[in-house]
This record gives sequence, C-alpha cells and structure tokens, in this order.
Amino acid sequence: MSKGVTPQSKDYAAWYTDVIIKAGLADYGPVKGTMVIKPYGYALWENIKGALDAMLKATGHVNAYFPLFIPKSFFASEAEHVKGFAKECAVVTHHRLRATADGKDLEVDPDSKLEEEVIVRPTSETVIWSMYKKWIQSYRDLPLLINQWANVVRWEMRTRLFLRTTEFLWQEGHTAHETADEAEQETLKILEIYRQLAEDYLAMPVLTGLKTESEKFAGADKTYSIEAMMGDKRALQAGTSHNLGQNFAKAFDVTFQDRNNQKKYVYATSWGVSTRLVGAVVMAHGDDKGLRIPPKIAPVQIVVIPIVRSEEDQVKIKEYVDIFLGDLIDQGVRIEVDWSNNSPGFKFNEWEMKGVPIRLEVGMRDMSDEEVILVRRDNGEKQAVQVKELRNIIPKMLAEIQSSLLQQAKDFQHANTNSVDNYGDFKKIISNNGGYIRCGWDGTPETEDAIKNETKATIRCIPFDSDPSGLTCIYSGKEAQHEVVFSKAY
RNA sequence: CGGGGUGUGGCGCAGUCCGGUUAGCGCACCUGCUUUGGGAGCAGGGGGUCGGAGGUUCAAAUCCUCUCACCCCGACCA
Repeated sequence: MSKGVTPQSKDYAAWYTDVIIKAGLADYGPVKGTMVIKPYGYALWENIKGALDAMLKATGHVNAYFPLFIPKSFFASEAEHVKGFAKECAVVTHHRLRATADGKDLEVDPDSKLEEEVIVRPTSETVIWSMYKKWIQSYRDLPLLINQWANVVRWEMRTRLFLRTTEFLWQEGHTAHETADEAEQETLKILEIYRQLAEDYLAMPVLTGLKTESEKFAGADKTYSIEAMMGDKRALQAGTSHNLGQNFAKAFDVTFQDRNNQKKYVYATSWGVSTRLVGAVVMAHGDDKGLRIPPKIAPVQIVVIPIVRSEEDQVKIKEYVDIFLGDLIDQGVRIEVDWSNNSPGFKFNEWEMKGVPIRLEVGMRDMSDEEVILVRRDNGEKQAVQVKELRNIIPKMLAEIQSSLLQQAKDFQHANTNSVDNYGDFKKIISNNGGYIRCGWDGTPETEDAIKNETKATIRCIPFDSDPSGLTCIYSGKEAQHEVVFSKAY
C-alpha cells in the first residue's frame, strides 16, 4: 500500500475512495456495488445513529422493525411512489438451491419457484402502511410516530462507497396524523432535527428548504431536504423529510374516525437519513492527510502515541499514561493508546488518516517535565501541556475542535455561494468555480430542465430564507416565482 | 444497454507483441536482532493451478476460439 492519498486537487473522487479505504472505514463487498462497513466506520455510524436516535425519542418517536421482504402485489397496487424504485428492485423468485447434476456446484431449484415473487425493500412505505391500515381505527390511535433502523436495497448501476451502494443502512420514519397541519408540522420538526444533527454533531452546515416538483419524492406532496456542500463544492442531499399528504392513506385505504365521528383518511409523513452521512462527513471535513472527524462523533477522540526508546521506557511511560488516562476515561473521553511496534512517524500519519481530533504524544522528555504534547487534527497546532491540566484542557479542546470544524465548513460554504442575476455569470461560475448559486427562477420545470442540460446544475432547494421579490428568472427573464439555490450535486 | 480497458501471491504491477531456464519486482505478511519526537534498518522466510474452458504445439502467462468477472466513460438515484 502506497503512502498517503491522491491529493484532492488532483482527483477528488480518487481522494475520496483512497481516504475511506486507508482510514479503514469500509471495504468493497464481494457482490458488485456492496460494501463492508468496517469497525472504525461502523463506530462512526453508531455515534451518528446514537445522537439522532436520542433526538427522535425525545420528540416522541418509537422504534420498530418491519420485514425486509415485501409482496410484489404491494407494488403493483400503488403506482406513484414505486415509479422511482421499480427499475432498481431486487426480486426473490425462488427459495431453495440444489446440487447440480455433476454434484460440484449449486443451482436454483426450479421446483422452489415462489407463487408470488417477493421484493427486497427499497423503502418501507408499502409494508408499513399495510400494517397501519390494521392499527389505525380512531383519532385516539393518532398520531402514530414510528421509526425504524434498517437496511434497504436499491440496485444501482453506478455505486460509490457510502454515497450510493446497492445495500445501505438508514432510518426511515413513518408517521400518521389527524390533520394536514399536524403532518406539515411533523415534516418540518424532523427537518429541524436533521439540521441540528448535521450542524451540532457532524459540524456540517446545511441548507434547508423545499424541493422542487421534479426533485421531490414521487409519493410526496412536498419534500424538504438538508443539503451540504462537499469539499469539491458540489452539493450532497444529506437528509429528506416528506409530507405525504393523504397519498398513502388513499393507496392503502387507511382511514380513522375523527373527533366528529367522521371517517377520514389519515395524513402521513416519512423521512430518512442514511449511511450517506458518513460520506458527507468525509467530504465536508477531509483534507490531503485524511479524515478530520468532529469530536462528538469520533470513534476515537484522543490517540496516545508513546515515544519509547527501550523496554524500561515502555514500563515507565505505561505507568505515567495510566495516571491521566483513567481520569479522562471517567470523563467519558474516548481514548486509544497505540502500543503497536510501528514507528512514531508511521503512527502520526496513520491516525491523521483516521481523523482522530487530538493526538497526545508522551516520551521520556515530557515525563520528566510532567508534560505531554497535544496536537490538534483540525489545524495542526502543537502544544506542551502539564499533565495535571489535562482534565480541564481536553474537554475544552474537543469543544473547540468541534466548533472550529463547523466554522471552517461555514466559511467555505459562504465563500462558495454567489448570488447572480444573469445567465452568463451563472454559467461561468458553475463551470469555473462551482458551489452554490442563488438566483431567481420562474417556477417552470422547463427552465429547470434546460439549465440542468446546459450546465449540469440542479435546483438543490427553495431555501426557507429565500425571497423572490424583485428578482427575475435567471434563464427566461420572466418574473421570478422563487429564489432558489442551484448547484452541481452528487 | 452503447463505447473503452483490465484480469499474473493479500495489494499494486512487469513479463504477452516475437511461445522455450526454476514466473519476477515493490508494498504488505512471518521470524530474529538493532531501532522509535513525522511513514526505521539489516538478515532470513512463507505464499502463484498466470480469471475459466477448449484448442494449436515437443513446449503456452505468451498464439487461436469461446466464456466469466471487474473497472472507467455516457441515459437514473439517498
């Protein structure tokens, strides 16, 4: 394995893959488009998951688990939302293998053909709403606020680690409500939770807003999203929250008796974030040395590198390290000591690749001064610190790194967001610099489509803080219906 | 699905045009000693049916036929 990674400036896509492999986040699986999430990557996902799960529970949501397999008939019956997924569904047609004639291999047993084929879920609306029909009778059963953590399968043609794989992990929330207003409130509440997760934990500023008709989820009335800017200035949709209106209630005939004893269709929402967030963290913060993981979600917050010259040194340093280590662990700091036989330089590079926020070096020199050396991954700053100060300094430093990463990402986003009022500048910025462009849009899919074809940029969202007054459409020159954000996207 | 490419120890490759020693190199791995404040050194060692099948030949990683797999680029998506 060669040292280092492809520089971002040379080939951003290669950099991304290199970092993920070399930092030990993931590896390729044996089936095309699949990936193995390795322990370090899974620990990162677990930290993200833990933070979000707590927020969802704090807002009254409960977890449940629905089956992986969906009867094909569920898909036939209900057309609109399936359109988006039909082309990428894995289908189970048989349930048994048998030995081949020569006994050397296995083949599908034709006698095990299923009466009704089974779909591997690409998303769970259909199974869940088939159950909701049984569970919901009265307004007293509402709201129903269920979330599930699960894997889903979408047979994608072109895949990339974490960003788009055949199978991925996510959470999908599915709620049912009495009124349209309640459903809208829920949709927005979840979007706000996603925004907080992104900014407070992933240190990743996001754009929040409404998706256009052409970009929204097929089964939804409205789709909101959080959009994050990656290191190559392209946008990544990092989470979506859908107001499904009564679409699914009607498709699955889910009704309830309301407070006036009237039979009504329920209102629904669904929302999700996936392991794609891991890819987002990689691209939002990573540099040419590797990952930079925000402390709050870092599997390892501090790595201790002992500088050892002899076996006697090792014993002494181990004693020395144990003194302050226990103290920090008691404070909940996640620490790992690298006692491996690799050289210090090797360890420095390796743990920088893994994005650990703080490196703590201890050698005999430091020991005699009752110090250790701290090095921050976010900015490379190095300082000697008295051991007795560690318990105070470490939490502070972790918090500083967390906010410094957020600030760097914010500055980057601001520096690469432009407001533009003519199409010439628009095209120039998209092709030369990239990033976000705020401008007027006449609200027609034709304009959206034309711009996409000419520049590859798409409308990421209609931001909540947008204001079309006085603006004209960047493309048609007509009066703007919305101020929108365009960008090239993943 | 259209175009381009690659299959040789775990990874990255050379060798293929022009068939001919025992299939080689770097990294990784194992053992030992010396090392350790920015990717350590030396010595020794293990690991390959050259993607698969068939053919030509005294002889095939190398030539021919078929086949499989994967990667990259163009129309979709969290």
